[in-house]
Amino acid sequence: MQTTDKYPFGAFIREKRETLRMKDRRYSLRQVAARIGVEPSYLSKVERGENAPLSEEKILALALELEEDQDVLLALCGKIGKDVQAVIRKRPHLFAQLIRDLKNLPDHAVLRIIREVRDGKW
Amino acid sequence: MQTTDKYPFGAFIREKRETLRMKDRRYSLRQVAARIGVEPSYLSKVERGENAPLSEEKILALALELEEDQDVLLALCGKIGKDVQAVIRKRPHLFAQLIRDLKNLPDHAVLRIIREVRDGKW
DNA sequence: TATAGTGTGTACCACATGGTACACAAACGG
DNA sequence: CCGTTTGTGTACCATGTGGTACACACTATA
Repeated sequence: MQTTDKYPFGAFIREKRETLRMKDRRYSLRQVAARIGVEPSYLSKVERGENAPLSEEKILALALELEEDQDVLLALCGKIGKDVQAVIRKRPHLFAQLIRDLKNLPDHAVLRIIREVRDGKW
Repeated sequence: MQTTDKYPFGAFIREKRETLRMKDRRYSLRQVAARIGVEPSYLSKVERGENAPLSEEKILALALELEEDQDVLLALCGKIGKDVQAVIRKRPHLFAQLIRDLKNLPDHAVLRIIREVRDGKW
């Protein structure tokens, strides 16, 4: 499962990269590939959606390059950050239950929980 | 990453299986293997922690067999249920933030959130 | 008009995942 | 005592993951 087929990961990052490139020619495929540490031909396959999976490490680096949200890019690749996974695996039943219960809750309600947790209300 | 090395998955299920077997001889390794749909030799390797990964499907079946919590057994194998993953991937930033914020919250506080969500307080 | 940089095609690779198939010796049950 | 059942050892396999290496043709640029 490489892409969440709602929006192909490859097309998404290609578009973003080319947008950035209009202002700054350092955003060529080759140069970005070099900065995130893969071969240009491989990033090319990634951007064309040719079932070329990127490791979490490279995806995070790419998110920094393209100024995109790391969790969103990971999700577009069908992945979830290892740090988040670790949190869940430490208390699997608790978190699995919570997440299933939050499945259909609207964004604003989840955001309210986040705010209250941060405010130390718990 | 096959086991969360805090408690080896293999040893855990072997112990549970042998406990069940004292009351009911249908819990031999071979018969359990047959019921969850793997070869006995493979389940043997699993139980001895020989880096023999089980698919999510088999882990869930095994949890039913052994009357163990599915999320816990998955976690012991370093995995997270696909249903839970799907929930996160649909709103990656939102849920990643929430989970990171809940990382150090004690169980009872998380349970309180779960209860309030279920009560429709949100 | 050289030359540097660009995206892509092709070939190849190592390791992980998730198993099957079968033989074998020991133990167990009737 | 004999057949069945048991756990395990060994060999093998397909597919997925996450890439590298290099040649090629086009394009921009100086």
